[in-house]
Amino acid sequence: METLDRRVRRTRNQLGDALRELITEKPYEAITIQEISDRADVNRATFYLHYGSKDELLAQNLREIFDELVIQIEARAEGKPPWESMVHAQALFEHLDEHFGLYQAVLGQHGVGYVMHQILAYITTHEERLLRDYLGNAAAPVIPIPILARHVAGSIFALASWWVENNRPYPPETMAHFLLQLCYGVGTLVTPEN
Amino acid sequence: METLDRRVRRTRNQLGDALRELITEKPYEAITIQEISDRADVNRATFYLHYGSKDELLAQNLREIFDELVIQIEARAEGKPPWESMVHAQALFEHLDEHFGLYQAVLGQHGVGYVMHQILAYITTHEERLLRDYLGNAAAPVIPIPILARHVAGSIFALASWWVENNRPYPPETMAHFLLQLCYGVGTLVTPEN
DNA sequence: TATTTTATTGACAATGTGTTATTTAATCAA
DNA sequence: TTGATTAAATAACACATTGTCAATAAAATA
Repeated sequence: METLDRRVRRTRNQLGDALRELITEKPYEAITIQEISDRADVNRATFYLHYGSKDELLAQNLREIFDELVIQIEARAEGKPPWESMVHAQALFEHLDEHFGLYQAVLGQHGVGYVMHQILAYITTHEERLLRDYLGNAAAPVIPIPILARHVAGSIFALASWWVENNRPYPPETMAHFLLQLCYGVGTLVTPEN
Repeated sequence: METLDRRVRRTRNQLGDALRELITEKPYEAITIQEISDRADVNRATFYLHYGSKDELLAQNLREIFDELVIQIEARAEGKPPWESMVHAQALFEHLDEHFGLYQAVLGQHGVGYVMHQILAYITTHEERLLRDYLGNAAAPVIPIPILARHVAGSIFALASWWVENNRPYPPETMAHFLLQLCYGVGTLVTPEN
């Protein structure tokens, strides 16, 4: 699977680099395949040899850096319940920090709708799995798990985009602290005292 | 300001109707000005007599229905603190219900990035104002107000889009109940016991 | 009814898309 | 290192969409 022609790797890397560069300079919507190809120093027809569209190129790039994050998280979290593990959240904000320009582009003012949607959906699925794992077969919560998961995902998404958009006003550790405080900190959220 | 030529009102209404129709049939990105004009039974050049772009037409339509919501909320809420007022949240979900197709289009799988961003930003501002009003000059909260506001806004946004995307699985009252439970229900959120 | 405003029509250049056939160049395996 | 294979460059193509414009027809208002 990794036995690709050196030229292919080169071209794809150049195209990815070009997109990641351009996306920090102008809204994603305004970027043309011609521009990406020019910046990558590759013929436009060559682009179509590798990707069917701009979206496909972006999707692959996002998938790659997303995989990095998942590995980071899995490496750090050791089966702790989510409300005890600071590391999930911290890894997230360090990840955002590392790919700052890219996330600013896809989550910010000229954000990419389907990417926002996908990210929110992904976090929701992730949180739902965590919640099911750790709530397990305890008494059914007052609030349905899918809604609980979506609530947490919404908060994560919102704080993440806020942080990126406002030029990282707090360090990742602090943001992680806020996030856990808000979503799990009070402890009663999962089984409300009402 | 409301003294517009009858033809102008007619044309703009037709264009708005056409867009709202089309947006339920295909992704917003895929809709052309030609299509909107055809559906509105108006010449394409006429479109440009009223709007500079597709986005401008959408923006105006959203602003109009958004104003409806604000009026609804203000009419119902009587200075109650946000965590006591069920009506804010309920008005929101009834509003989503009323303009279901439109919100499905702008918040869903093929959502419109800048609209999502704007909505989240708007809710954040709204929540921040509410929080400042009602927390007032009490002791400074552990979590900065902008972050608190963004957290609540994120939850509202996430539950709203989830509800629309999943074809309104609960009635508006129930969703409002969940939302208030999650964001204000436990009461300790504003001044965590930690 | 006369005047003003709006809408229609058909055309235009400009830009971007997606594809193709041909030529040139790089890579890989023997 | 050579020869076969694969990829990239090039130039051209039809097509769609955009934004604009001038001339004409139609409608509304005073």
